[in-house]
Amino acid sequence: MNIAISSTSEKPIYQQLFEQISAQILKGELETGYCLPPIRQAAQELRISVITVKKAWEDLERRGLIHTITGKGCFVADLSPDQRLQIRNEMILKQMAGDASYYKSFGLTIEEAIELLKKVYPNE
Amino acid sequence: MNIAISSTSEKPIYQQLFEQISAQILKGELETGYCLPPIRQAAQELRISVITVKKAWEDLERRGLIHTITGKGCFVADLSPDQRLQIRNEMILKQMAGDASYYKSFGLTIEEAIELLKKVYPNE
Amino acid sequence: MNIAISSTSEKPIYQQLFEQISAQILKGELETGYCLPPIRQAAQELRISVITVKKAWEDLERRGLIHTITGKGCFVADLSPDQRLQIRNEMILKQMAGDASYYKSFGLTIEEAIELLKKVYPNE
Amino acid sequence: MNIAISSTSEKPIYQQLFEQISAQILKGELETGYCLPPIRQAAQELRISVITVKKAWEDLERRGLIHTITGKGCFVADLSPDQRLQIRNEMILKQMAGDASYYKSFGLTIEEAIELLKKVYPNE
DNA sequence: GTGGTCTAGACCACT
DNA sequence: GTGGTCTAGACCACA
Repeated sequence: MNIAISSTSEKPIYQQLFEQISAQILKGELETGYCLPPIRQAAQELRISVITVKKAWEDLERRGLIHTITGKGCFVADLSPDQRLQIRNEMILKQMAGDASYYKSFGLTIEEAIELLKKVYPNE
Repeated sequence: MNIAISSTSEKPIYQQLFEQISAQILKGELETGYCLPPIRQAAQELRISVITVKKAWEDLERRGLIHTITGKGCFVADLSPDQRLQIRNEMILKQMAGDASYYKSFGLTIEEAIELLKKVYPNE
Repeated sequence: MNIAISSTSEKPIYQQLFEQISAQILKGELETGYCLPPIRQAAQELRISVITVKKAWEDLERRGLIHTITGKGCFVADLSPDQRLQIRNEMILKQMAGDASYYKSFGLTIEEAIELLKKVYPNE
Repeated sequence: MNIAISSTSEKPIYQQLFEQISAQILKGELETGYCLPPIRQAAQELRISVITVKKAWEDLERRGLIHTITGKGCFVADLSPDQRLQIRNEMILKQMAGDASYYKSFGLTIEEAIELLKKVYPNE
């Protein structure tokens, strides 16, 4: 687990968790069958509440990225690279559609939006 | 006033108001000196609480987009096209920085991000 | 009448009027017996409401700086230079006491306060 | 919390709160990371409305003096003594500029103003 | 338990 | 009739 939680961020902690783990799974960094740490351990390591971890894990399961086996733990789901790519694009596009319409509402052309996006895009 | 409030949106109502009116001012649709509707009237038209409208108006004033004269009303601030453009870009960049880091966390390169953005960008 | 009204100031207009005319009387710029313009005329010249002017005139009379003769107009009161100085100091000290306790509450020593006051004091 | 609210003061309650807590933070009386009382508790202790407290807290956060973590509480921000001094001077100077121009409008020279300020400045 | 949002409604200052 | 302040009280998201 390589997670960075920011308590000052405006994003809820459970969502930060969800997004970071989703990203790691969809990028293939966490392999199929990999066992996530038990929620109590994760909570302790990240110094957050068990409830918060649980909520993130539930969201991951709902999205089909992990599956829980009661009494055993939570495992990364068996997804082909194609499936991973598809889910990733679904998640990104859903977010991006909202972002784009926001930019548009301020009168930005697609060219202006690209221009600004290049400015702020994080480097490798 | 040409405002669309969505009560199902995840965004708070006052923020929707703020964003839509900001956009209209920064696009020049609302001219310098234009008098916004009184908060009570706006509240009635939009069927929301006076306080919610007031909160949006306060944010607009704090951002320098309008100025309030007690007993008279709220007026669109005197901004040059350059100033409007600058404020617009500040607001957009702040939002876009968060968006971009989200895309990046899923492994998107800037090129991929631009590609997808073109796909979802609302037409003229 | 040499008055500058700012509608963007946070100070109420009637108070701006009161302060500026008080200052002119107490500095001796408006001499004893000088006849203030009728409220309707003043309101028209300054482009403010008659009620607002009336309120300022009332405050001036209450403070003993002018006296109204019904049907004739408002006249600068008969004050000796000493009296003017005394009233000025009363007004200034009352204001300054509040200001000073504010500075003090932020931990400023008198020396620091003087230092900063020199920085911001308007030039001749 | 060591706060004194005056309901007879001309200053709004939320502003009194803001000023007193700002002062305490900037003087270093409230240390970095100190957890302010929950708004509901503060409201009860001070016998004012929750909303009034919240408004003061929001202003503090906007000024960078505290940061709010939803579900946890509001904490004094991490500021170096230098930063505290700078913010203090910014706040004081902003206030003092208005005060000074008031004194000036009554014909006080900077020397006279300093003289009077010494007279009224609260003792240690 | 925390803060975040929204509501209805009152009273006051200013114009 | 304008905005400014304050009130009591509700419901929700988050931890």
